[in-house]
Amino acid sequence: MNTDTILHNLNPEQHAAVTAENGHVLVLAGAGSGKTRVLVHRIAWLITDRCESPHNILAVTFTNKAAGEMRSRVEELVGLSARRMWLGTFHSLAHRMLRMHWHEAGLAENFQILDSEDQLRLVRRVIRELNLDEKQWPAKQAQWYINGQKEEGLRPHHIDHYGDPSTRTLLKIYQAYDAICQQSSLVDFTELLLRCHELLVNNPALLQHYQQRFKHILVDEFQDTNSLQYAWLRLLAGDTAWVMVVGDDDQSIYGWRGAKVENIQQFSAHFIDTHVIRLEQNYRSTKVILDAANHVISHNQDRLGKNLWTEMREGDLISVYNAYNEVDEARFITARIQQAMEKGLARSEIAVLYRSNVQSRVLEEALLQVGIPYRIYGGLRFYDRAEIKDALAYVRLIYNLHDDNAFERAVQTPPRGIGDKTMEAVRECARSQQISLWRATQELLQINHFTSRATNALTQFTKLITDMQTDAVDLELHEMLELAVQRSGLIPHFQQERGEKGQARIENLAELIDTGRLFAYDAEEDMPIMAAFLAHAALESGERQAMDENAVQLMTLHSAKGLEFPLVFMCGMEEGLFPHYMCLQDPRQIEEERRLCYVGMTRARQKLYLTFAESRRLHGSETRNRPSRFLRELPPDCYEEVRLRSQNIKAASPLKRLAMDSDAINDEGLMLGQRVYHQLFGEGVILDFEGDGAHRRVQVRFDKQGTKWLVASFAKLVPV
DNA sequence: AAGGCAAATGTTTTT
DNA sequence: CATTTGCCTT
Repeated sequence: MNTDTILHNLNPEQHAAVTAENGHVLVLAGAGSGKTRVLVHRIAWLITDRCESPHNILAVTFTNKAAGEMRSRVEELVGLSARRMWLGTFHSLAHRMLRMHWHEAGLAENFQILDSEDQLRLVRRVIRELNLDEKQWPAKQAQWYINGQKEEGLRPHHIDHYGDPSTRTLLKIYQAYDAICQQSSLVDFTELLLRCHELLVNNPALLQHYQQRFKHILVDEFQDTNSLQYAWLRLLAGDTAWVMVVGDDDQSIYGWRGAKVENIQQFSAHFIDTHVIRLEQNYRSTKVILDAANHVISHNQDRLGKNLWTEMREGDLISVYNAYNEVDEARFITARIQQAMEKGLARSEIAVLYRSNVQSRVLEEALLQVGIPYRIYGGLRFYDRAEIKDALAYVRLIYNLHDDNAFERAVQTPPRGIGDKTMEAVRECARSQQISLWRATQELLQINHFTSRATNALTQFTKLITDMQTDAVDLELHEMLELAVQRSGLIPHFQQERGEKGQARIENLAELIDTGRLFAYDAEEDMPIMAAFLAHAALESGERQAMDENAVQLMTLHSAKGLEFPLVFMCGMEEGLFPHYMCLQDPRQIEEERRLCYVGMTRARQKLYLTFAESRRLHGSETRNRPSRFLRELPPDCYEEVRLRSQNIKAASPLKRLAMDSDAINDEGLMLGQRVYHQLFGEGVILDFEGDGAHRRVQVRFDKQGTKWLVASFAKLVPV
């Protein structure tokens, strides 16, 4: 494909960003301004116009999904030649380097990745081994501390506790944790980056090699990078690479997990000769939605400042619905979804966004009741499910008998008579001799250390594993997974579980085998397929189901980032829920909540609903919240308050009911979805109302004449 | 060692 | 309300 095609259809700013030469580029890209487009076209332009080899390009995204999308879009433009480009998340790229240079990085060749659950488990173990009170030193907090230090590039020996007893203890935990990781070659997520950073710092030759190789570095979602990722980037860029970063400070919503928006501000200072390019034209939302979002975000002090504009039409006003309670809220949303679907909107074009996952339940129930298919994003991902991790523990143990984490997990599930006391003895033996749990078990069995019951159980377990190991030789990946699932006894174990849960788990195990069958193994990545698969399971906890499924999309505001929908509902717009009560004290956190609100609003292309409930059942007790401050921050001419004028009158309170009864009279008994007759246009269905009193208008889809807006007082509609 | 019951405890999420 | 954790019993 030629350059013209690549530059075709770009606006002047996008064009400037795509074709910028001699220096770095900081693209401040507002919501819906085409930032992914800029990145994709930039890469395509580098390859076709500048004749850069994909081999010399490094592109970083935040999720594997984004990486996948970007790769396929680039390939669409330039063809398969982009295969050799390094494109992935910070973590997957660091992982790749560590696999290639494991020796220089001080790791074992078969080093294992700890996901956050594994990490937490290990931290907990460390705390116990240090004889600390788990109540006083919660493992979660210690884990948070360790990751925080690593993100600042700090190893235990870099840290001075200045006699502070709390820091001293946390440091001790960090130290012990690191020692175990080093000894067993375990690498947690943050460690992937830190280790890789250290690898490059300590190996100038290697660093030089990569600096020479990556002449172009591109980073998406730059506002979400943390200090360590930024340091890694600067290191790799050296003095010669051209770096392009794309981000939006107004969409920084991950400050709470270490992301530093400051990286955007600092960028121009660190990378001299930076072109700053602002993408401010929004191609997504109507003017009303964009104006409202702009106005809300303008309440933030701490901004780089930009103003999004659009050439789109004004569009519908934002509708604000005051619900009586969360059930009423859900029913309103459901009714409006039905209405939109009648207008011909596909279910997948509709999203319901909320602040926290607990809110999804009521919505689900309401949707279920009227039979609208829906899909919930988030929650537990595939490879994070307990049954999957259980099965994988067997695979890992077969693959490497000295994988202690796998040993601990496999020995526990299904229960086989090996309990805490036995395991404690094994752990103690392993610790004192610095050997793996597997070897410790062998030794203790040999010296007849256990009671006959424990001896029996352990012998059986070791035999099970070695037998599986023997049978696993020369098996395909999926056959190996099948072996693990079949022989581990997990299926009968889950069958005992009451309810449908057990069945679901067994189905997931079957799916795991399929996953192995479909696993796309790129032999180029020069690691054994099993290592690649296990890394895949740890690093990509499983793409959630296919997007094209025709269902209403339910998700948190956080997971909505980067997506867009013609119709968006944001529910639970209440003080304490959104902004969340944990954030109310801190103005900085309030600003992050406001950015989250901005992100949510800018997801909507055509129509946005904001709803709040006067009273809400949360954690089992009734709460009454004030409407969210973000509602008050809406410009008055951008929204209207709406009421539900349809079937659910029975559910509302007596007060509400009165209000609705009077509405019904004004409407002359007309309701949404009702069939009516018009003298000229014939029969049709009511789709919508707009305005009040004499200006009240009704939208009707006539069977023969199409959809029309009519002034209610003139139309003389007769219910059929 | 394992299952059952009471108590505690509730953001946002990727890797 | 619902899930997870920890203690206690068998």
